[in-house]
Amino acid sequence: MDKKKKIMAGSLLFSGIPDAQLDEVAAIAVDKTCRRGESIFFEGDEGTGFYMVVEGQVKIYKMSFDGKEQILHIFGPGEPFGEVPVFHGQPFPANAMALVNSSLLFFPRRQFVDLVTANPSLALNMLAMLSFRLRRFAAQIESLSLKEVPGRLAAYIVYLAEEQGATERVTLDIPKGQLASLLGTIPETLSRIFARMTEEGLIRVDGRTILIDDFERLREW
Amino acid sequence: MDKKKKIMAGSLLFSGIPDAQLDEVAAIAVDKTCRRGESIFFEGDEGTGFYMVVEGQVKIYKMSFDGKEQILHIFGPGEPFGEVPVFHGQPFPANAMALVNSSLLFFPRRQFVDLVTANPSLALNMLAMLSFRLRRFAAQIESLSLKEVPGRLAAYIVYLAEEQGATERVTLDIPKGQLASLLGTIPETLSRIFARMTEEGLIRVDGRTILIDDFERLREW
DNA sequence: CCTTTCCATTGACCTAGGTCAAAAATAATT
DNA sequence: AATTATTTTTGACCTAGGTCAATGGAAAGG
Repeated sequence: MDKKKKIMAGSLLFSGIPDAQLDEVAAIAVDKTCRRGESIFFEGDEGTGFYMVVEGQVKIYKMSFDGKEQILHIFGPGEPFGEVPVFHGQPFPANAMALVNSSLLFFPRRQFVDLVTANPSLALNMLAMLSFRLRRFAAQIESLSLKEVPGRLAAYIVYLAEEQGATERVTLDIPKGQLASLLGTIPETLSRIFARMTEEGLIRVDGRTILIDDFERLREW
Repeated sequence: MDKKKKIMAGSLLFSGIPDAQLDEVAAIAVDKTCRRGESIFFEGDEGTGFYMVVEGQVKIYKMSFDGKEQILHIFGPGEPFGEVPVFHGQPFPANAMALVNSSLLFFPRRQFVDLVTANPSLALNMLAMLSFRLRRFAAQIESLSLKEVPGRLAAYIVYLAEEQGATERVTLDIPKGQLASLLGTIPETLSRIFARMTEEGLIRVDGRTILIDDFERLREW
């Protein structure tokens, strides 16, 4: 697959960009692959550019001094990540690691900023991208601070259901341990809550498949 | 004070913008004042534009169904807020309220987007602004999820100390109840932690003044 | 197929911090 | 100053959920 194809495939960042400029974007993009568990960058690293997931899955996460992890985002195909240092000129604020073998594109900072400067629709797309992130972060903070773990899990299942267009059955796209970290808890607690929700007739869990028995009650949580 | 002066005063968003364009920005800005406790917008409202604090203090916050509040940001002079819907075209993700009598500028969406489109440095400044926000949100999520309340308070005091350029004595810029909400806790807990930190010889608290007795230990938390 | 490793679940226990209630202190208003 | 309203502090209590430890399953590598 050539870079231009990778760039266009399902990426909101480059949607509506004139074809000529897509060529310029493709010209500065650098292919990169990484295997499951491989680190892409660390918090504090200098940000020389940002990435986009072409195929695979990448987590952005923070670690506490005593080793607990909090996942900030999980990005899939078409989603860019690591843009913050590009525009703010500071080191990466978090770590990035591939959850599965992944294929990425890397965009060098300097050259990308030049493209953004010359191309208003690219700038607006990037502004929309960052705005969307801010919205998601706000929801995550609300979730962590104002909801208890069952509420956060319920919200996540509802989110998955909407994303997968099904109110009957959803599939977890990440291991349960990672889900715990995304929800700001630990695997033991998550496991207990899955069990409790099952007892209460809300869901049934089989591996990574969740059968939703009472979507409404889940949504109202 | 004329609008152009208000726009320039200490605002990172408009720094380095050619004078001619500042006039254009000033031309679309609308003056607005609001008194202490007044709501500026609510979560779910359509975003017809964004604001900048000229004077005063504004909080951006979320409410839980049972009335608990989580503050996301507190913005002071020179800081813009409410930009997310401008670029993402969705309703406001949170509520905004003036903490004290405040003077604001309002920038209508459509017209501001036109300016951004025509002016690359304005676009880059806005990108830097949003990037900075993302960084702060990441820190807040880390704080909520990976630190306990004393650690969050310590981090906040250190942050204030840096902002105020003093390691001996800082002044809280908000009431303690609001600080509790910013740190994701409640006034009772915050009060107890202030008391404990005082017992342990870290700080002394007198109203909104905090004397720092052991800056290093506070920082290492 | 077997072994090793990783992941998920379950139980016993404990603590950070939230809830409820009341007093004390500070600020705002008449 | 006196009154009212708002913040802050303190005490008694309780629970969500984290820690530690052990076991059961599933997946990966030989």
